Amino acid sequence: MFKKLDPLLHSELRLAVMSVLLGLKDADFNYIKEQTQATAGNLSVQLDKLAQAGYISVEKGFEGKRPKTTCRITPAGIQAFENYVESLKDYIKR
Amino acid sequence: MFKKLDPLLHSELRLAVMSVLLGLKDADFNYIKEQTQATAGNLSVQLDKLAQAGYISVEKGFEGKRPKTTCRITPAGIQAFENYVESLKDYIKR
DNA sequence: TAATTTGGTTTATATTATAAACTTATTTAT
DNA sequence: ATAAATAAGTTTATAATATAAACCAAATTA
Repeated sequence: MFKKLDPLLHSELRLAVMSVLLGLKDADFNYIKEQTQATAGNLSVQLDKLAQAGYISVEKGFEGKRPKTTCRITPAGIQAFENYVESLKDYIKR
Repeated sequence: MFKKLDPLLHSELRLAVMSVLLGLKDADFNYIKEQTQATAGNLSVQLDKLAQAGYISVEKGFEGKRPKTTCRITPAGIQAFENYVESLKDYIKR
């Protein structure tokens, strides 16, 4: 009846991050931070979890002399997101 | 951008409970337990939280000599559910 | 009358989310 | 030149949540 919801995506901030990344080729740490209104600490932790799961890739580089972290959703991430949305329908269909 | 998701509803089991109750006039503890595949302990706790929030009403009575707990979604619960679904759209629109 | 089942509740534990504190390097001001 | 402020994160400590295991009381069955 109710499909299990992927616990990695069933989190307000991680879902928002995925939502931001879905629309874009990539996005840097601070852009995601602004869009999601997250604190840096929380965002850092949640990005790690998404990266561990292989749902996003995280590239740490530099822009000029400043560090710059760029994130990108992976094919596995897109698939997981789609599965999550599909599962959610069991719960919210009227 | 991303509306805050009601933390009471952003829970797999509580959302499933609300989903079950939305379709029905009322439902007893064990019916909800079957539908959601929850353990009794977990269900008991989550029903309490939904009742505390005023999203459901819980009536403890008897059927013959056996205790029987009947739950019903309240108007506030219906409204909260609808708001939750509306907020979710920010996150899952493609 | 002893064991089992029903219908739950309470409590303990594991997991998660979050913010606060911290680190390292870079600018800016003095 | 150096002190203060800012940027870009990370680590750690705490609070909140979810969950299952243990428990309880009454009823039923063996």
